[in-house]
Amino acid sequence: MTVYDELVARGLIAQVTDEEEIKDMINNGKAVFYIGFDPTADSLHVGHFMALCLMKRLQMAGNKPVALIGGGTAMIGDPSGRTDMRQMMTKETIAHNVECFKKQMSRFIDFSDDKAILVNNADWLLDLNYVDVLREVGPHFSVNRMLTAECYKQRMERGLSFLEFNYMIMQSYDFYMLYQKYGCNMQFGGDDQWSNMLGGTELIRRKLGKDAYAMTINLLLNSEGKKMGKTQSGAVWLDPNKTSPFEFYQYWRNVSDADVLKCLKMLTFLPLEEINAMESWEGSQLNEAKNILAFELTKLVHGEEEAQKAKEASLALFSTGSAANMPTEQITDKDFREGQIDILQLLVSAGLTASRSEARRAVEQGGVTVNGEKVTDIHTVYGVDAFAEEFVLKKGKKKFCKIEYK
RNA sequence: GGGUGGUUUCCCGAGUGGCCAAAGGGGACAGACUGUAAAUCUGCUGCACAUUGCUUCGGUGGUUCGAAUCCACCACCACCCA
Repeated sequence: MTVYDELVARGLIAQVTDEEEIKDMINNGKAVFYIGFDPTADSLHVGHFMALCLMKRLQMAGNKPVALIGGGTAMIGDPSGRTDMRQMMTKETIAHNVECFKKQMSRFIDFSDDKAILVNNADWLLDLNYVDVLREVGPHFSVNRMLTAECYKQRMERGLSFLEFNYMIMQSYDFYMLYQKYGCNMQFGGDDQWSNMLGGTELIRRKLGKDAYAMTINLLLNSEGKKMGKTQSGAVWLDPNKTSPFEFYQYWRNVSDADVLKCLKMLTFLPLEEINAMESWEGSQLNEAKNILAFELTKLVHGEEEAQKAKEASLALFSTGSAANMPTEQITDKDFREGQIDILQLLVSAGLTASRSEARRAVEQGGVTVNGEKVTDIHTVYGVDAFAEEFVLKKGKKKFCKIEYK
């Protein structure tokens, strides 16, 4: 199976500018392609991960990836798919995020021996002269056309600042630059980037009279049409300090039935035959597919050892009960008052609840367990000696941790 | 620059002087049922030394015994006119 066919079979491809041409190029390793990542946070998330996987797949097929970090475009803020205006980020924040991105990316993509290139568009965007740029690329953009672009539509009702309106031009300029500097002839990205990407191919055609191509991959949506990789407390991060391997594992272990196969296809490198064989699985059998999904992804992102630990911790919680790889929280003398700590403070100190009020509700509603025994009295207190032995605190069905006293 | 409308708790949104920690919905959380799924039902959803106290309704100041509600100024947003 060719790379292109595999991408199609995995449900990754959303839109392409010229299917035949793109197919030929990527199947035969002739593409120099770029994917842009705006450093809007200090860690990559699942959406970026998909793009990185795509890079890897194409790199394995002999194509050359250019990873573009948008240190310059992040100064503008992409309005695509947003209903509200982005908060402007300070230059310091952006610089910090760029560094974080670089570190994380090099774990996924091999940049050695010129097998891939890492660039930052701040290097060329920041020194541009306003009037020069206007004269150079301005004539090639029709405001009328831009306004009808899908990515601005939502914003036409709620307001779009001139700053953000320029984002498409900056991204187009990137493509134009990369084409000239590295012979980069393709741009890939999430489907929400389609109009921005077309801006680039158009600019290259008009300025250089050359063809460049664009291809988007489907956004990872769940069966309800919402973006996956988000939790109530924000994105699912790839940085283990922001989303622990255990939480990461649990996120995927908990996807709904309807989404498991799609996730396996789009996010893992498991052979398609293997995934297709799971199509016939039903009911609780799907839990096995979820285990596989969670393990594979955790392995890809955090390494095999961490994946194994996360898996064991999950087993411990939901089946066996061994506390070996359980998440651990430490409490110190500061948490104690007169040698004692009450159940509410314990929940807060362990980070299982945000406040004593929340902890109180959890206890009152019967959601708190210590070493398997339900705690019913909010006034329950523990002395220091209680922590000499194993102490497992659990709130609800899925949140738990081992408490250690230091 | 001028005019009009708006800014409420995680989100949407009610509230136009005391009965307001603030209706209703969504989401989140907890319980039941289950398969760590979905659907459904119940509870719950500012904080705390918890039948009470404290802090919230864009910001600051004022009127009043009492302000989310009235007044002044400021900030931001939307629409219309220029």
